[in-house]
Amino acid sequence: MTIRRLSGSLADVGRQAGVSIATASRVLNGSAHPVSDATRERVLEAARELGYSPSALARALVTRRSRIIGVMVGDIVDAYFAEITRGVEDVAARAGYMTIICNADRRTDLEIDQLAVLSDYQAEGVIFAGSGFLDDPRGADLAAAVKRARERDISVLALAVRDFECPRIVADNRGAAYDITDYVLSLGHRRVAYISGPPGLYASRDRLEGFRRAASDAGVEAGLVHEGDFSYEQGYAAALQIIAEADPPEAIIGANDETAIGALAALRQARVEVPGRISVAGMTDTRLARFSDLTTVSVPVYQFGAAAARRIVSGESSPSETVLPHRVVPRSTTARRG
Amino acid sequence: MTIRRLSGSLADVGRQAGVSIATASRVLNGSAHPVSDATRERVLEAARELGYSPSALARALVTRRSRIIGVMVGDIVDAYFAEITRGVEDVAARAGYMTIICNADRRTDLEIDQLAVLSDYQAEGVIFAGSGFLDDPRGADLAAAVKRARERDISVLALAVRDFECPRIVADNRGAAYDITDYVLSLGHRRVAYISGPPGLYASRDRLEGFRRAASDAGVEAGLVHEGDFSYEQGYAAALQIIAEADPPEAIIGANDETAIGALAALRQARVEVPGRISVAGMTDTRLARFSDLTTVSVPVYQFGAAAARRIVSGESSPSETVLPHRVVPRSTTARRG
DNA sequence: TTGTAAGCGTTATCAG
DNA sequence: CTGATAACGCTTACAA
Repeated sequence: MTIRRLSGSLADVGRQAGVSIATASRVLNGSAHPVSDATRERVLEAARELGYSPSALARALVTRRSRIIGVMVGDIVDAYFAEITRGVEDVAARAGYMTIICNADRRTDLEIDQLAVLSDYQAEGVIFAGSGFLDDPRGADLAAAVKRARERDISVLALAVRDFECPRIVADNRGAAYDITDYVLSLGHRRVAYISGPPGLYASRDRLEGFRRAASDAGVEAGLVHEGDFSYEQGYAAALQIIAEADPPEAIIGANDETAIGALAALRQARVEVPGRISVAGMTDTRLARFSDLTTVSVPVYQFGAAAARRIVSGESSPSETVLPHRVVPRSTTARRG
Repeated sequence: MTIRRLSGSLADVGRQAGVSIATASRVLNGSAHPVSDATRERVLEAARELGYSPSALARALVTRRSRIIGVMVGDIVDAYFAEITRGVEDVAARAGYMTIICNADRRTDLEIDQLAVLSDYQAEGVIFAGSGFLDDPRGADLAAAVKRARERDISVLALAVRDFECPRIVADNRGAAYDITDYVLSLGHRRVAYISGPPGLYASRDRLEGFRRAASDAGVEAGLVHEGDFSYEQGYAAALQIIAEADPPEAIIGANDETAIGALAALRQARVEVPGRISVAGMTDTRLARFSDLTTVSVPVYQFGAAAARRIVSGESSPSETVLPHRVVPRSTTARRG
């Protein structure tokens, strides 16, 4: 005798109710196929007695709908990605879907591997949360993998600029950077430094462009750029360097909140008053920013995830690009030039 | 004609290589069954040509090993849970497993639902990351659900105190709270306030006990307790209340880092010098704590996740309780009593 | 060393 | 309205 699943199978339910496996199936999944009320009741009763619960695996195999959504993030510990994931999971769970999380540490080769695994599980959708790289050596491979995945009917979505074909739900990075820079300049600051994101990332490039354009539109120096990598540590280090300069700037803008908070910490450590002496601003408005009361530009990160998940569970074919709005959020780390 | 998976099936590979589906299967999964080098080569070649990749679903169905790990967290945006999840995913991915994340917001009913879904997918393991509640009205239901899951051969692990039967990998909450309190007292402070975790949670109770015991062992007032809920906001609010008192304490300890950082923010906002006037300490040492340079007690959260995942992928039957060590991490938010 | 065939637990087609 | 039965794609005795 073979080992039986404790929860039983449709066969068990059918036997117990004295009906065929087909009939049992029909009442237990909301099939449109007609079933008499009497039989229905018996099947339901049998299922209850046996504590029956259908095998999602078997069902997925035959229906080709796995109810699995994959979300590819850089690092789930990063609040930016965590908030996206939360958005995904909230709508996924409500629809009975499972959310698989894959940390790729911004490495394209890992993304390729993880995408393969997700494909093997016939994930219904895969969400790429992070930005892509300019001139990515593995870019073509990833694009090919994505293409195959889509041909297999997996719906792929990107929440940032990516070098492969798929619908996107994105923020206007350039615009967001422009707006926060513009806001800082509107406070009367003329010399503002910028701590960039990781070189090569589209998101970094776009935000930097936004900063530069805002600066030059305002007729101020746009070259005070320090290279960062979205990390707290680089923000900290860059800020230290910045205040050591002969003629330090009046404001610092970080390419993301984490970097800006690193800068903030460095300034406080060095007893440089914020915003008294130097104003600081970040981007994306993650929880960290709220905690630090950091001026930033809010992009609806949670909504990115939720919207992407909604498209997947609803099976809608999406418009190729949706841009979600951002808005400047003034807080206590910036002040009018004293 | 029925729609074919683009990646093909074993049948396709077999046909292409001119061998049976069984042989193809044998070479394509590292089966011990002998296969001649010639055939093996042909199968491999065929698989390559067809871009074949096995269906994880079908495989899971027959082998009863889904290679799925579920992790039940309160909220993935909480750094504590995110770091655990990262630990899980790192070892899971290396072993070809997928990590499913379930946000339960500390609601037992949601945990029950999510566990059911995970069971339907025949998850190989489920990790409960968060603490349980004293006198949980749904506690018995969850315990029953866990029992059924385990009977179905799902290995359940808890990373905190839980009211159901299963192996645990935990920290010594009482000891950790005791040690950080003891450390703060060793700095010469005599009046120290405590901002607790959510009432009813085992973790809250244990940490509070640790605080109280350390206080009374040192012969100082152990009653300066303010109710919190592990949130930044409550830490902030409590700190405001604390400094408004007639005779404010010399130190504040938060039941977790987030609360402590909330308190920190309130103090800074109110221009109370930290640690000059009041020392502040937290617990668990999440990234937030490092960012804020907060004195805290480090518990190896990432390791919790990693260790749990390792047990699941290795299939080892675990010792019923493993306690991972903690250690006090002095940083800049505490100082010797001036 | 290779192949045949019986599942794994569903759904869905097609007859009754 | 109900029931066989053929998939879904794979693994694994059991034979050859």
